[in-house]
Amino acid sequence: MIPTKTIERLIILKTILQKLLDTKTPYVFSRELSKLSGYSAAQIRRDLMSVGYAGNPKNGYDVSGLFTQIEKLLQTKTTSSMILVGVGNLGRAVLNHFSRLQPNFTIRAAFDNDISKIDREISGAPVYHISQITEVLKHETIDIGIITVPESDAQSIATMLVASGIKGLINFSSEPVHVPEGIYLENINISMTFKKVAYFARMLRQEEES
Amino acid sequence: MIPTKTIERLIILKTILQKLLDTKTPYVFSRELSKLSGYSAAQIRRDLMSVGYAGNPKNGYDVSGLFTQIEKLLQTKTTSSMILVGVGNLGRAVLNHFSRLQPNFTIRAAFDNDISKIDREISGAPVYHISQITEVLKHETIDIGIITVPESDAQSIATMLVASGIKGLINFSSEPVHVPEGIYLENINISMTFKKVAYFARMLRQEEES
DNA sequence: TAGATTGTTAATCGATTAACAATC
DNA sequence: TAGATTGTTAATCGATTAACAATC
Repeated sequence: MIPTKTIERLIILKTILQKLLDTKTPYVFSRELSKLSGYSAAQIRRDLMSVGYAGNPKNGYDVSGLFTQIEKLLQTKTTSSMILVGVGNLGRAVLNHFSRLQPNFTIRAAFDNDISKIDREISGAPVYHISQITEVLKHETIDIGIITVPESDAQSIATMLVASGIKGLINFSSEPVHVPEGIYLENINISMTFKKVAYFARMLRQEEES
Repeated sequence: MIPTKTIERLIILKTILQKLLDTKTPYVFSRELSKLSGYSAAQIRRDLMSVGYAGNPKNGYDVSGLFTQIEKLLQTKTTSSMILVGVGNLGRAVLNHFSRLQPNFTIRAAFDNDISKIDREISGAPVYHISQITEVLKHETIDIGIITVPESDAQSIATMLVASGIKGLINFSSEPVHVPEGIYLENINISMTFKKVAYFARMLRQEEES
């Protein structure tokens, strides 16, 4: 199993290689990739070991070949189907983002507990009541669940989604969610992030002033 | 300097202690905090060493006292002033979120390069043209800069904000941004996160099927 | 007192970096 | 060939966990 951190970097490196492809750069050294990405050259070479694509000491890496191999590993061409729970501000921003910009991600359905929001379409996705989650998911195989509820019921929704067979979850709520082994969960706690940045910004200002 | 990971956990623990305060729970053991947070009890005790608030073997930790001490450490009562660059969907969602829910964060100004968006107020923040960033920041001390531009100019904006004296940055764009020492930067790359979750969800499904 | 938990140090684990023989 | 870079192993660094004497 390739570590999470390596996958993260490979995703970024792939976008960098895409730019190099656009400018018709045929070869690239790990040192150049380091400059472009901010990762160390040693780390890039180590990450590329997981990809199984060899460069050579003369030219470095073949941009096109490496790109293709990373794409194969990440399977970025495969479409992921998703559902979203919580059609508030953030939920709508996410829906909107994906309906426009992300060809390989499709949102199949959205859910909300506000009855006035259901039976509509938002950014191309039908909106159902939260009580219908299990019912709707019976008929479809969904890869990823997105939780954008405002508060407090994130865990119960996560539990439902896991029970329905979803293997990947992204939780944008401020309540950290826990899932059993065998489920990949990403907690994006924006409130926590802001508090963290506020803390370190203060520390750094104080450091500078002294 | 307290490590980032510890600060993250203290922020979460503080919200858990808040709930315990609400239910008038006077004392709590590290084992109970572990159950509530998902962190190990050993890790919680280690984190609390940084806080400098001692529990005791008989009752555990005094909820109210520990809460107050963490609040003091994190300075969560101090208001942070922020500016936001890029008034698109995500930018508006963030503005909206903070104007409603976060009393200790105020957005002082927003910036966009679309002229039709300027000279208005969005969620209580005046919107200026991007070219005015340096000018506006001359008159105000801003703690945190939020970058929600759609693409490609995130780095140049980050560089401007750093030059204006901002010490904390949150970059929501899909372009990773680099800053010098002495600046705290959080890259929240939502596109990357979705690709990562898609990858691991696929891996986990394949594992299960075999 | 006996039993459980704390605060803290030592051991372990995992990830990053340094080093270098093999290679072009 | 000489010089630079690769792929990979060893060394280092940092964070988490285990262990346990001190404590209530």
